[in-house]
Amino acid sequence: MTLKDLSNAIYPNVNLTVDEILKKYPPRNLKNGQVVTRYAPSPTGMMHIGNFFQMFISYSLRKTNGGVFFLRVEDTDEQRTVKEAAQVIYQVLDKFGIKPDEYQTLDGKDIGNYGPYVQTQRLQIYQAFAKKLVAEGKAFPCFCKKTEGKADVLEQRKTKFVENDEREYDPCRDMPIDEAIKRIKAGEKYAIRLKTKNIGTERVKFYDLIKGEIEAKANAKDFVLIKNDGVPPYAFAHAIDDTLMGTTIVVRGEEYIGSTPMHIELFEALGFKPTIYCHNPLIWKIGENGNRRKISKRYDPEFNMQFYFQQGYPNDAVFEYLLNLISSKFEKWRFSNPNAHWSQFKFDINDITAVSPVFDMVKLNDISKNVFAKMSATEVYDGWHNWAKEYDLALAKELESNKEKYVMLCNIDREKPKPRKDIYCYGMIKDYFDYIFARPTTTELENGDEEKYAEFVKAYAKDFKLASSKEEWFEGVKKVAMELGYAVDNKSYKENPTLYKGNTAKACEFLRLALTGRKNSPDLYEIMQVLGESEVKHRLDI
RNA sequence: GGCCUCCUGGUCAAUCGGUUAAGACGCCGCCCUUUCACGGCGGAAUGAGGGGUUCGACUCCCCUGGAGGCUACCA
Repeated sequence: MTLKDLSNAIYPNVNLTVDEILKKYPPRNLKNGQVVTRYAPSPTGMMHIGNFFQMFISYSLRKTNGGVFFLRVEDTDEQRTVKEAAQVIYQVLDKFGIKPDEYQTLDGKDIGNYGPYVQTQRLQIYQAFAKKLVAEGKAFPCFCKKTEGKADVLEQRKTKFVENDEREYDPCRDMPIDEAIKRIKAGEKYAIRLKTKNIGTERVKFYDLIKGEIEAKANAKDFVLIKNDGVPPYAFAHAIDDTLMGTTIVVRGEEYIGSTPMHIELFEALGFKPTIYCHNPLIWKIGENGNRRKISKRYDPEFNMQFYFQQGYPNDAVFEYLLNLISSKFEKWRFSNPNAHWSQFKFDINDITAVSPVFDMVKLNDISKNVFAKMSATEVYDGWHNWAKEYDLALAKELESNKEKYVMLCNIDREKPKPRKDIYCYGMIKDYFDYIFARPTTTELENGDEEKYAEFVKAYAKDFKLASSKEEWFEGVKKVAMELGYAVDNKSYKENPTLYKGNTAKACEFLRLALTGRKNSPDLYEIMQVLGESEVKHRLDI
């Protein structure tokens, strides 16, 4: 019995040979400097900010000079894979306008020549490579019981290295070929493990685009290539897929740095050229106790990308914020190109920060305010309306039936050289302008001002007419104020405040309180225009 | 236990051996504005600690500390 016999006994239904496979995946035709990147999510039912961050790095790298960005679904973990979860990923990408060059459609059609782009549809390929490795004596079948959960591993670790034994050889690696074949034929389940060629003293070097050169202990473990259900874990699928699919830069989370030596030995065993890695940092949060912690599903709504849709953040704001985290050069670029679209920013791999950033909502909001400030009134209206159609149907209807009014509302302090910066997501607009939708029931009137307030509102209501210009409106406020004994001239008011009931600012405050219930609102004249004469009269109790 | 990564203001961060250690957000103050804002100007606030190397260290080296990751038939 030979290794060839053993190899034949394994996965007898796999007829594809490695040579045939390699023919099907010819090297890509790339021009100088073009890169192939990919986004390879596990369909767990959600796309979170960390995934998205990584996807965006990958996507941006491709963008610089052509090349290919593809999507590969890594559904090899039965436990974690959620049915229909790929939909969520597609949906998020679609909403953000990210289009992979190659992917598999939801109804199973592969777009691109290097598919299938879903890993569970590639099992024959993985198994064919496994057979080859077994034939070459670089891998072997393992009949051991599966290690269950992490508890076992932790237990092992206590004793594992006491003798300074750096190797972790699997007992099955030296099983006689005859016995292995017999057990396979008998129907025993088996995994395939790599037969590491290392003894634990070797070192490896690899280059990471973000961290630079990294040197580490080489792998000396007979790790699993194919699980006993015939499905490969991450490492084997990664080595094969990213080679066959011609990925030139593998962007993945920095949690993979530690297992890269394993991947390197695997590439070598398979006879593949090693790839270039780009291990991106993770995103953090400041916890309630002031400590850093990983951003989490449970405590941080902004973890899930759906959050940004639900709140109604413009896509551009999210992208600009992420760009801000990815590259420190972006902000500088934004400053010198205030009106350019973010996609014109030249993304350089060398600028990617190596440090895990802390997510800062306040900064996101600031960036988003700037995005809104550049929009026209109709753009804001349309975005708001589209958002409402999905998340607030009643509001959507209201916006439709009074379009002119709401475009006017969206235009307050907008479409001018220095627009107001207040709105940062569509979801906040309704609350922000709640007094537009209904007469306020409470006011922020200060204690002690009640009489003056009532007096002013009454006087203002007396000859009220909706002004047709801001100047006219302001003159109107001043006139009423003056007649009641308010200061017309701010200087004299400041010199002798006790001589007056207040200044024009105070008068405006009263008017604002009457109409909006607040001491703080956008331009009152414009708000009155939006409310319209009859509604203003109503609020002045005319 | 072993291996690896990271460490400049509250946050994002520039510097790639020589600077009064940029800039942005946030915070505070002032100015502009006789509405709310926008805006303008200014301020407080940073090299984890300790050793080296060097004329000179945030930058290079070592140690300590802190944070995180990997060490699964998870990714």
